[in-house]
Amino acid sequence: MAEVYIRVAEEENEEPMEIPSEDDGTVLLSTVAAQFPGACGLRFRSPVSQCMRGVRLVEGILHAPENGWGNVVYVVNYPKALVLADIYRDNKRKMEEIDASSAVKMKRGDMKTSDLIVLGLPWKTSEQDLKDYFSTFGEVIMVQVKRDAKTGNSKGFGFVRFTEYESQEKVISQRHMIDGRWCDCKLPNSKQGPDEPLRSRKVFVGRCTEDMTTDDLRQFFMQYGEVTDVFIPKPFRAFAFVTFADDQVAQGLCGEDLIIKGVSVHISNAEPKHGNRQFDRTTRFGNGFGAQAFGSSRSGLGSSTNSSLANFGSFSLNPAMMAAAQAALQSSWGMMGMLASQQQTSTSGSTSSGTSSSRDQSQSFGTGNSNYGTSSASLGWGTGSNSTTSGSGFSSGFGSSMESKSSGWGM
DNA sequence: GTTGAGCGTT
Repeated sequence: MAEVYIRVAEEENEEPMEIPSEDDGTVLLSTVAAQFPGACGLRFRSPVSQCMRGVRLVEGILHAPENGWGNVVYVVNYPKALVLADIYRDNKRKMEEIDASSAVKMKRGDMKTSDLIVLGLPWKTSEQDLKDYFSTFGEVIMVQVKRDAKTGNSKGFGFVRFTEYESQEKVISQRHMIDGRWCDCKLPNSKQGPDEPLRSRKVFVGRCTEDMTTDDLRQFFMQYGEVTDVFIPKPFRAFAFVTFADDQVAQGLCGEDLIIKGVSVHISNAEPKHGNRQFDRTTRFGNGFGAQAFGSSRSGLGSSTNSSLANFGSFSLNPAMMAAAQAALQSSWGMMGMLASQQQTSTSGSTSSGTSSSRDQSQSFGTGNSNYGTSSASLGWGTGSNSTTSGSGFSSGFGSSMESKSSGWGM
């Protein structure tokens, strides 16, 4: 099949972006997510029924509708938690106006940019290369490649800083193919203040099998919320770490047994890394609410989504609703129910793909993507219709902080 | 086989 593109937009009436399909005519969720970070599926308006329809998603692979992809514009689905975060962010100002002196402090990480560390650079990558690459995300005000003082050889990492916070967020939220290697951009340790009793955005994934790649995990967990990092120790040790953009997503999964590639893995809290033990974890519960967990309202984070932005663009909250939103936000998942009533559902899923995380010192062509078998008849994992984590309610919900996208805590 | 790399000479 020749090069085929499908048209995808964040909202129905927005200008679509063309996204490439695979040779077999499918489209990878990861390809969509590369352009729309956090995406967990696609939907489209059926020309026949005029209803929105979900695109079938199995193991991270989006399958064309019966008559092919056609010319329709596909709309991106986002996990509910992300939508919530967006509402939260978009209305922050309004909320502050309405409730300037509320005890409920909207402590968001500050919106100032900071240097980002770029890990995994090819030895040959120069400052100019970095600047050229990152300029596609926004105005770059600084780049550095760290080198050995004597030899002048690159140490394989560097720094970049953007003018716009939005650029920074986008860059942190995805991986980067730079000169043939996958690189990660993160807030450097030096910027991750020990302040903020943040709930962890990272979970420990136990009972992993050796055939689970970082991409498998990324694509599987993507259905619950934006995944910002996946780490699999090498050599194989039967566990992994998955970090989400939103701590509530991470906390909501703790205690769950999820099926990945037919294997039951166990999700639990990630312990602070040695040397990163900023402060005792127990302090997190010393806030009066205890770890009790508010109602495990389960609005099935699992199966996912809605048209988020589309719906909310014209959906301005009045003061009463804002108050309700604040209350709901405070109790973690409480608001999910509210949102659920406004949204349509679609499919969700999980999946696989090549590329492995770590950096083998031989810097040959570590190019990531090898193809992966779209063949497997996968009724197995992830979902489709069997609402994923089915039986599992989300417990979680610690009372205090409304913080949601944490600034640091570098576990 | 259930707790992880790499982090900034000036």
